[in-house]
Amino acid sequence: MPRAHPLTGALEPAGHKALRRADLPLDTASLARYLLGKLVVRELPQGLISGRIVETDAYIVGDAAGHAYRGMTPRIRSLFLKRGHAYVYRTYGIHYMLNVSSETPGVGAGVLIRALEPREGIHLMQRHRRIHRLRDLARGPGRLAAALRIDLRLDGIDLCRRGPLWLARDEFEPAGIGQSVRIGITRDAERLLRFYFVDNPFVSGPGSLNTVHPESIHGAHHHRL
DNA sequence: AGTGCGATTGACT
DNA sequence: GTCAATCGCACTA
Repeated sequence: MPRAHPLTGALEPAGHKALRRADLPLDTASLARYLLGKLVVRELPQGLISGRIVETDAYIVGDAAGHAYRGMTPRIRSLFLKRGHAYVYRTYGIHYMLNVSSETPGVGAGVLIRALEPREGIHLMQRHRRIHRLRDLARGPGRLAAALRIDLRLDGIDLCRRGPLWLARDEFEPAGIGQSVRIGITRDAERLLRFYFVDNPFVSGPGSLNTVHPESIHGAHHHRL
């Protein structure tokens, strides 16, 4: 049965359970894979938005593509929090990116959430994005953040606790998980640290990346993760 | 104190 | 396919 939203009284579907931090893998690449199929939940005064994670990028320890590669700076402090916290930053002066911190406290690493399959609050996402097409609402990290109205105010919040932004479990049918190089980076670009649901239309990136190539899987044995 | 640039997107040729 | 938008940060000096 629906229950009332604590702020607005708007009806909100019951049943979402926050992820337990103890269940989150410590290892960044494992966390990236683990987060596939989980829900991102956004609570706004206007209502609740949720979507299923279908694509993630891992930015692991010692990763030259990771923001923490050269140590701690004020902007990236959230990356060093206990796993399961939000690291939100802005890129190109325009777009916000949502990451989940990983590893143990004091270690700067995390997982970029790259795409969602919209579930709830689709009309709100359409309003925020000013487009209608379901497939494009949260396909890509910048679009995702825009659809959920994610900005720097959410940087550092605990995603394992109900609040304005949090992560929830979801009963989902096991789907094929693909692995590929990450999108939009130059350093350490050969590492296979992008994870996605194969044949899921809400995944971003060129189609060529989203097919499981046997040679890529073979290549995984030759590339460090 | 000055500056180059980015974990992207959307518009346009 | 190309390219501008847009700005705070991190790096150099």
